[in-house]
Formats: sequence, structure tokens, C-alpha cells
Amino acid sequence: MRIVTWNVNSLKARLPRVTEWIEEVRPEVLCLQETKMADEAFPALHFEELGYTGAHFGQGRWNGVAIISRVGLDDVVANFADGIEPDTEARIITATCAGVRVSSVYVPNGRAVDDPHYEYKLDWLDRLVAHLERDTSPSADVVVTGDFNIAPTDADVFDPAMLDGGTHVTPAERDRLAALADWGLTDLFRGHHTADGLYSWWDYRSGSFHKGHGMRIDLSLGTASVAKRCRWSVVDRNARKGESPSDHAPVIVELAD
DNA sequence: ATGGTTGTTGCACAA
Repeated sequence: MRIVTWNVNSLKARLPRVTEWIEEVRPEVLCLQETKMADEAFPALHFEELGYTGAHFGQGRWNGVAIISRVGLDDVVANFADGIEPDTEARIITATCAGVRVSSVYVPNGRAVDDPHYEYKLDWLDRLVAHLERDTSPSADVVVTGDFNIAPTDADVFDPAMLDGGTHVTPAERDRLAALADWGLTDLFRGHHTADGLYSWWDYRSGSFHKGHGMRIDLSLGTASVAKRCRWSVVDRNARKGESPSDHAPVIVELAD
């Protein structure tokens, strides 16, 4: 069972590429972020024609997350299930696919450490733990996958300037990843790769992809039972090439049945 | 160099 995360940067603009990729790879579960569309615009029938069931949580112009699956899609929860006031932005959707509780997350970018959006990012990550606590259990098969907008370690970043006061690499952000680890979630990709220079996002500007200037910010986190089943993980860099790509590549994990 | 590029119910703003 392969579970994929892909920030598509507009599902409308990316639908031809996404369709082509699905037909080639046929993943069991595909989690999307930054669909940038309202629920009414989500092309559910299109995915059904490809053999997938889809669930989407969107708001229109910004954000938007989805899960599409060809191994079942049950108990869908849009937004946080932490029982307090709903988050105003569409950044998390959760469903059970073939016994795995899967969340597709689009963590706030943060913009700059002195921007209010950075505090929103940290609060959002605190709420993610509260959500998991309410929605499921560390002893269950759980995968939280998506664009975390955090590089877990310095080995996951090209730009040294980013390490000096930039977002995505601050101790406070990494503390939130540590809190998720304390809850029971480990970085499945790092269970199979130790090298640096392995990224999932490259800025559109300045020929960053061509120069190898990127960050690994698209993560798949799994509970212990999932980590034990994880056979491999890979970034499909080919999907970042060619005409009209997203600035993110898909990241795949395969779990043994 | 506060640079560069892409997307959107765009003409500014988020990434």
C-alpha cells in the first residue's frame, strides 16, 4: 500500500499533471495540499473515473486539502477534531483508508518569525497534537502526511541563509515536530535515507530546482506499527520537471500489507 | 541585490 503526499499548488492548474501521474503510478492513497478550490469545484467524478474515491476540504482561493483513495475512504473528518472552535482555514482532512488513519495536512507557512502568521503556525501544530489525541491513538495505524513547512534537520535544507533566523528551521518549529514524535509519530522517509540533499520542494525562482536548491518539508509521519510496515520511501523528482510543474514533488511511502 | 516565479473569483498577496 503506497501513500503519497503532494502539494499541487492549485489542483485546477495541476489537474492534467496530477491525472497523468496517477495513471502512471496508481498509488493506493494520494493526499493533496493547496488545492486552492472550493468543495463544489473538486473534480470528484474525474477521480472516480480513474478508480478513486475522493474527499476534499477547501475554502476557495487559498489552502485546501484532499485525500483520494482506491482502497476505501471512511470516517472522513474535515478540519480539526479537537472539539474547540474550528480553524478558519482549510488545512487538514482525515480519513481511514484500508485500516490506516490518514491525515492530509497543509501546515501554515509562517511567512517570517516576526509575523503573526508564525504564531498561527505554532498554534496550529499544537492543535494538530490535540486533534490526534481526540481522533485516534498512537497504538493505531496512523499516517500524518503533507506539507509541514518545516525542515526537520539542517540536512533537509540547502540554503544556509535559511538557517539564520528564517522560518521552517527554527527551534520552536522543530519542537513541534518533537511533540509529534513524543505522541508517537516518526519521519518515515528518514527511516530509509540518511543522505542530505534530498528535497521535496524547490522555489520556482532563480532556477532553484536545476541548481539543487531545495528543502525537504513534505513529510510522512507514522506511528510505530506503521513505521514497522514501511518498506521504502521516495521523492518523485521527475514530477518537478517539465511543463507547468508544482513547486513540490510527490513523496511516496510504501507499507507492507 | 530584500532580487527571482507561479497561482488566484488576481490587478495584491501568498508562497
